[in-house]
Amino acid sequence: MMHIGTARTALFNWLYARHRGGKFLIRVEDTDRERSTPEAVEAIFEGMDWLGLAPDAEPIFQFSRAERHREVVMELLERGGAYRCYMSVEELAEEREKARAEGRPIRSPWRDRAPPAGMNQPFVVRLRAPIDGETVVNDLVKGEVSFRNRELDDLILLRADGSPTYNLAVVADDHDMGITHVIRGDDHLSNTPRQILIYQGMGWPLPAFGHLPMIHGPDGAKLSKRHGAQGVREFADMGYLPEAMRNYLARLGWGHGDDEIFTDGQAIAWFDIADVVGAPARMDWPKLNHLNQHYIRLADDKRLMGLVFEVLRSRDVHLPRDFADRLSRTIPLVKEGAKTVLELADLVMFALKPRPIELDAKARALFTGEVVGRIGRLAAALALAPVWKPAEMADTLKGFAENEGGFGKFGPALRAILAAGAVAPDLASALAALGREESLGRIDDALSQVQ
RNA sequence: GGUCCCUUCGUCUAUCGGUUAGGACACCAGAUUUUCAAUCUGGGAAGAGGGGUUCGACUCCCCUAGGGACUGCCA
Repeated sequence: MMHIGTARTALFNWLYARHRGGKFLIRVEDTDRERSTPEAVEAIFEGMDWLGLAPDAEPIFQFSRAERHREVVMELLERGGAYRCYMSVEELAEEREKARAEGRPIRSPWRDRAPPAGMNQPFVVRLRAPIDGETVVNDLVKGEVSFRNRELDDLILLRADGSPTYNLAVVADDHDMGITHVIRGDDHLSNTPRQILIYQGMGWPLPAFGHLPMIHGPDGAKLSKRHGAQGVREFADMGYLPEAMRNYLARLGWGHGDDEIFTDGQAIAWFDIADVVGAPARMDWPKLNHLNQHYIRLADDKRLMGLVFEVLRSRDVHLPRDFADRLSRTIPLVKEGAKTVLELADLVMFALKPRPIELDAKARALFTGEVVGRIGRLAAALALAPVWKPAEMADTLKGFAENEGGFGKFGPALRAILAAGAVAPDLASALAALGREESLGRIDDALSQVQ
């Protein structure tokens, strides 16, 4: 799964790279073999692809560079910037407990001790972090953040099994890949000084760092399943458009004056890390809906047809043979009111109902003798209508309503007929969407049931 | 416990020492009306608390409170 916070981080990186004319690179940090399954990796690519964030080079898999990472550790060892620590797991646990009680970081006794006599003892390699002074992170978002080195522990670079850890791998990869800007989640801010120490130990130049705040649920707590969604895939399934998602996510933690709705081009032109807000943001579904509605209106009808078709298929809706025609006539007439593609699918249902339509008891109750007469006269009037388009239908209905004493005299009944148990748009649009034959046919169906 | 980050309407944000603190979403009211929407008009709504600095603080500094991250041989 690709978390929504990850998606925004990716978006900001993408926007910034485009803004600066730089490159947007993807690296899969898969050093944890347990967690990074092929499915998990695929989900990330899928999410990026759906969001429309294409990298400028082939993705790099961190695990494949393990040999290089070990090489870096060896060099650091030679330079004296790291040391072998022979603490057992039990000893470590004990030290951790003690350190926490004393409110200090973990210390290894092997930092200043010669290796043990027996050469076969397992060990990890730890960074030899300085004790004095402080390490300053000049963060693009948070500003200058300084840490006293004595508060930093000697983090593990190489595990006992010889595999590199995340913090080491990240630094080595960022350096080798020529990364100039590290823009990542807030949760890495306290790792940064330790990573800087690795850069310094290797004599490597520092990239610029920028730490983005997290995205919380509407209640301010960490975003989780109970908030509706946390993965990009789920947003797609809920009927959100990727361009709406980009616009929404861009506004979460970043702003450009009063601009709310903007194109990718504008976002790229305006985006600057310096303008990113330092505080965490909450997920706001109504606002996402609003943006999505806007982008659905803008969306190409053919594309919406495809999306709606997928939804209908997943719902096992029975589709008439000419469903494509029906969809293409209906979608443009109802898409104004849809906040998601799922809603759009709901709004289109009335046009797919099979004939003969059936009126339920509530609908039948609308057909008093008078109403039956009016619907009959309306059918005759409609049969003469030359053009079945919303504006013309509206005129016809309006003229009819004037003669018959208002819409209230036949509107509800006509609605029941055209909607056939689903939700339908305004009557003129419904008639236009259904077309002459279907509309008149449904009226016949109805009249034969109430007479 | 320790270190670090964060705090403007309900929400996302604008403001970069001097504004009637602006916009958007949401909400409320009205208009429209053939259901539900959509649309249009109008409205209410904010600087966490306390100290400083300053002629003047939302804005700079300190403290407190609240929220969060890290504190893994996870990433």
